[in-house]
Amino acid sequence: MSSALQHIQSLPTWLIGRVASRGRSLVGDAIAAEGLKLMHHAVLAATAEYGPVAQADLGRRLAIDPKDMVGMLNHLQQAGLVLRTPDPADRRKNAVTVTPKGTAVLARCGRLAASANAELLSPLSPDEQRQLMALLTRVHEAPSHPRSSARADSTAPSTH
Amino acid sequence: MSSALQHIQSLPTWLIGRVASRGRSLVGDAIAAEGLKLMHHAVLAATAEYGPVAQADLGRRLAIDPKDMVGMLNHLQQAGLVLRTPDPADRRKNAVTVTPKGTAVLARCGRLAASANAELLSPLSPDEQRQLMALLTRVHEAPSHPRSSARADSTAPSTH
DNA sequence: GTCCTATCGTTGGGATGCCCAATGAAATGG
DNA sequence: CCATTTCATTGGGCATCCCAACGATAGGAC
Repeated sequence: MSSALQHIQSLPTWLIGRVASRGRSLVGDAIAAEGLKLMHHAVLAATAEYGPVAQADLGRRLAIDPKDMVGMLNHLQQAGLVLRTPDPADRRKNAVTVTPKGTAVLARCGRLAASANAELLSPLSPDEQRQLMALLTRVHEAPSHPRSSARADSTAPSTH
Repeated sequence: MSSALQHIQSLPTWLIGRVASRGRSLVGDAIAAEGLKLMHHAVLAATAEYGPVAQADLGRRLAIDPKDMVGMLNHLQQAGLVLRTPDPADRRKNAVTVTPKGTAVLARCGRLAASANAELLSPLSPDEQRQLMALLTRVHEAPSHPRSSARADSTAPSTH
């Protein structure tokens, strides 16, 4: 086993980073036809999904810095895709909603993004694509891993 | 099946991007104890692996911009971890090599990075980790599948 | 009611990663 | 000899991410 992972490019983080970079490139190029950047599309999609939502909520869900969220929403609002309405229940918040135009753009972008994602995973069979997504989901949804790397690894065999 | 991938956060590119981000964070924090950033470590490791190598070669292998490579090698050289020697066979090139100090730092960083990578994949069993790496490798190593196998690319060995 | 603390949107600065372009020096091929 | 290319370097621009503040507002403690 000592030889297989000698290369820095074979380590998990590096490999995942390369695949992620290619995915960003594919999706970004695809939705560029609609005039949106990657993160703008993500914000637009999340806004459409989570109804009227505060900027801070959007930022937490998408792991976007509040500073950058301001600029993105400015851009999206100027393009007429989203609306910022003061929240009567909490006047600190902006209730962000999607305009009809935003919904239309999002529909087209969604198809383009789906196609780009399909191209990214095209080397795999549909079954393998599901396997990959399932494994990544489990890696992603294991947040805490409380105490560090010392012991938690394989001492509890039967769990799965 | 149509509803499962409604969320932007469930799309492959987004999921891979989040996992990649967490991996970068884990590895970066780990090797920060040795005073190296992620990319610095990658450059150092690639230099150690590929013997004396030109900067442009390093950049191509690691997908690093030549502009940034200059700064990284400046930093690594100033820290005494690598050496830039003019290549007698091609005086445009700098033959980058690792110093003994660089080798020592790389050994420690390699262990730290391996531990961080193990923590990233810790939600998966060893077998599942291998499956994930195999799937990602196939996605990564499938270059241009876009236009169906046009043979036009192989017609250009005329460069030399 | 008055404090204290926390959150919200916003603005600022700084570090980094990635893209496009240009330079002078040097190698390569005709 | 000449045209093309590569190399290291420098420059600018844009986007992502981190840290820090600010005024305004909300919520709880008292």
